[in-house]
Amino acid sequence: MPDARLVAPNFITEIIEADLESGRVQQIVTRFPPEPNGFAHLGHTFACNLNYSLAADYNGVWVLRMDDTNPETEKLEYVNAIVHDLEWMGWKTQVQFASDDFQIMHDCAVQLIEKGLAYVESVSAEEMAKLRGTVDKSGQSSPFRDRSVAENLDLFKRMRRGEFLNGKHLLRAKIDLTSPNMKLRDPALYRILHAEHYRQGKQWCIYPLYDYAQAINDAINGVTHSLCSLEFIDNKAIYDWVLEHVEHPALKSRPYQYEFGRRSLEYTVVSKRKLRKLIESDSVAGWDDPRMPTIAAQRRRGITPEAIRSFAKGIGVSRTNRTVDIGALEFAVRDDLNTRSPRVMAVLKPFKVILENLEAPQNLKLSYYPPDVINVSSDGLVLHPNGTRVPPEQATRVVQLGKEIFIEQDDFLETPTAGFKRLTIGGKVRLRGAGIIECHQAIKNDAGEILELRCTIQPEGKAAGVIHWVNAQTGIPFEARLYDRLFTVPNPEQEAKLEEDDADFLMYLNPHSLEILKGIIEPSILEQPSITRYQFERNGYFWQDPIDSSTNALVFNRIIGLKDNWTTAKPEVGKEKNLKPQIQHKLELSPEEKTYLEQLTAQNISQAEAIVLARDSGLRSYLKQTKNPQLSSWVIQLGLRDTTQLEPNHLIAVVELVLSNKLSRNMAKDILEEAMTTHLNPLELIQSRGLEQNNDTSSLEPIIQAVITANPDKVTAYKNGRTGLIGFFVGETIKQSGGKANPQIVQELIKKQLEN
RNA sequence: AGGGAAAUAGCGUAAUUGGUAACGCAACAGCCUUUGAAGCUGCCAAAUCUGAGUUCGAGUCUCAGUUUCCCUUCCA
Repeated sequence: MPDARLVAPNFITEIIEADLESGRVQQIVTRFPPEPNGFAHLGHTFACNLNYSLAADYNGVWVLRMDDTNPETEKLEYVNAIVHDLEWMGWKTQVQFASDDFQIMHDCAVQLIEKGLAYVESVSAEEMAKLRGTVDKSGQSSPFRDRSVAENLDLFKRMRRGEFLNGKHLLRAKIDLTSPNMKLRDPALYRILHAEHYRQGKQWCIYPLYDYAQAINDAINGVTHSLCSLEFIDNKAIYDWVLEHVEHPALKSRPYQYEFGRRSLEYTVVSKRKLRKLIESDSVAGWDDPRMPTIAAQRRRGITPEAIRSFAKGIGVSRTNRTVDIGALEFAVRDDLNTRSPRVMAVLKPFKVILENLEAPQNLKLSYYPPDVINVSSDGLVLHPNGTRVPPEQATRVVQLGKEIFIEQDDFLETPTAGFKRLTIGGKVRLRGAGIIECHQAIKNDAGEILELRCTIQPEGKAAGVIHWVNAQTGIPFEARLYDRLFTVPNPEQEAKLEEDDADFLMYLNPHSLEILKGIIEPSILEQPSITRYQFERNGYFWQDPIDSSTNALVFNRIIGLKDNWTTAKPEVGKEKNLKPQIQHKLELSPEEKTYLEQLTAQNISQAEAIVLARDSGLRSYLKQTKNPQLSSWVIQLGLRDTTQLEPNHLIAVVELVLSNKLSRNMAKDILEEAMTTHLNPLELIQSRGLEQNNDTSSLEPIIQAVITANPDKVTAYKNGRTGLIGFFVGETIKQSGGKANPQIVQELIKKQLEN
């Protein structure tokens, strides 16, 4: 494994490592199976990144497979877009197509029919839904469930030949109509659909459904670990069923499905339906509108694949659906851009300033990067707009200062507020890279609006702050598109659900998600590649819109603003945890169980244990045979139901050793568990291994002493009140004693030691 | 007569598998600063969903409960 892993350890890497170690697989194969019926978005990058990175981390193979089993919605256009987007993300591979394996899937279906495991259903869809039952009512079979194999074979052949209309028949797996898992109530395998497939043309008029296709395709692709989101967890049963009952030389692996929690992002929606609605309602300009969560949109906005990958990596993976703070994305984007974006000056809301004492224009040589960026560079070099890495002194451009300049409207206040660090009348401020200016007059029109500021400039001096500027003569006008969050609330979908009637998520659209400004920018940018991502100092990160911008009509997208600790409104007070009163409900026991419960508690057995015993006759009878109710916790924890697992005498004897301080409790548990699997005499095990507990203070003390002297920092921490560390000391001592030390004695000794 | 999954600082993820509750983001403070950015330093915050049990010791094991999410497409 490479030194820097792409995926932090998680529950999936744990499984993979176990499988690799046990030899279940030699090399892992993961896969990402998008359906080509829409554009890839941030949600996809999370899943794809996981699969890709896992394969990379474990030297495995990553497969990209188009899950194109539904000809009605899928298009070549989407295939191309998805592949293009994923390649842009840095995930490149030979693309596989589910539809290329239709023949294999068909043959396997025939096999299932032959085995009597699939049948042709012929009731209507509505009827079938009725027969399926509900979550708490079991399903019923239709009259067609018991058709003969021959008849099923014939019907399926005719389905394939195109003899029937859409929906007339359906191939179903014969599993279990009464299963509490709805997915297992004879799921559909194949449907009739007279539609042209974008890839297979009119070759097929029957198409496999998701559950069936997914399992077979994964096996064909040699997938070992098939990852999907949580909502498919019930489908796993079909997945396994299919793979257990189908045999075909093309099936290269026995894949297993594992589920991870989805990650949604605050202030966005990703469902295809909702994204389409945004476009149809003209809330955004299209799939690649930079406010959209699609990869195409993020790319157009100027966000880099590195930033998206770092974001995907940063949010990790777990078994819970989670909503991620938008700040996490924003951090990843800024963090990425900070070191790669040359700084230039652009004014978004121009405000005229006359430098009265400036005789002639001056050409200033300004650095593209501030010292901090240079300092954090690993190679001491910085990225020049021309794409090469150069020494910092070479990363400069020339900026002209003239008599007439523009500054940012917000950088001047006639009546300054407290803490204002910019230009005021009579105040001084530094013009970035040019000197100190002092304002002595504001020229107003009749309406009292300020037209321009009259200032004087001096090379050095004290100033309230630093502001950016652009020379009026040489500056170039441009259009600035300032993008902001698309919604006003973090969870527009959830909010919409809370509303009555047909209220929908569109009512939470942020009316200011796009602001268009006419700005002015220093001309140096014209000499550099148009794809350069810049930081406009004090304004944020920008780049030219790849579609709408041209040399004659510059359009810059704001990729993301700078973090602003000055103007941002203080965040709303922390959401309070709603602590609801917890009501303990009476648990339901049969009258018989209740009687047992009473008997057991009468024998001084705790409520929690008594419940277990009352409901488990095996445990109960075993405990009875030990003739000692005090052994209840041993019987329960070891799951002793049968004397063949462990002779009651052995249990009694071992516990006796524990009670007489001759064996530690943990050791006893380990030995008993071992005895249960090996059927060896636990007493002999203890004897032969010399596991008697060490209660001898004098032999324990040196070990304790060693542990204490080896960890002086922890000793002081303990003495400073971190008493939780007692566990560390006890654990270490026991470990070093080979597990034989009496923990109680050890703990007492350590406490005594540490408190002196 | 339902089945399944989950719950750890404001957010996200960890915790040597029963032995120090940690990291990143956010927030806050200080330093630094020719970007109110960045950088550096510090700080706050969890009775690990609740209650009980076992244990010298529980985020981790057992039991009971609570809350949230998923499943009744011939979509995926």
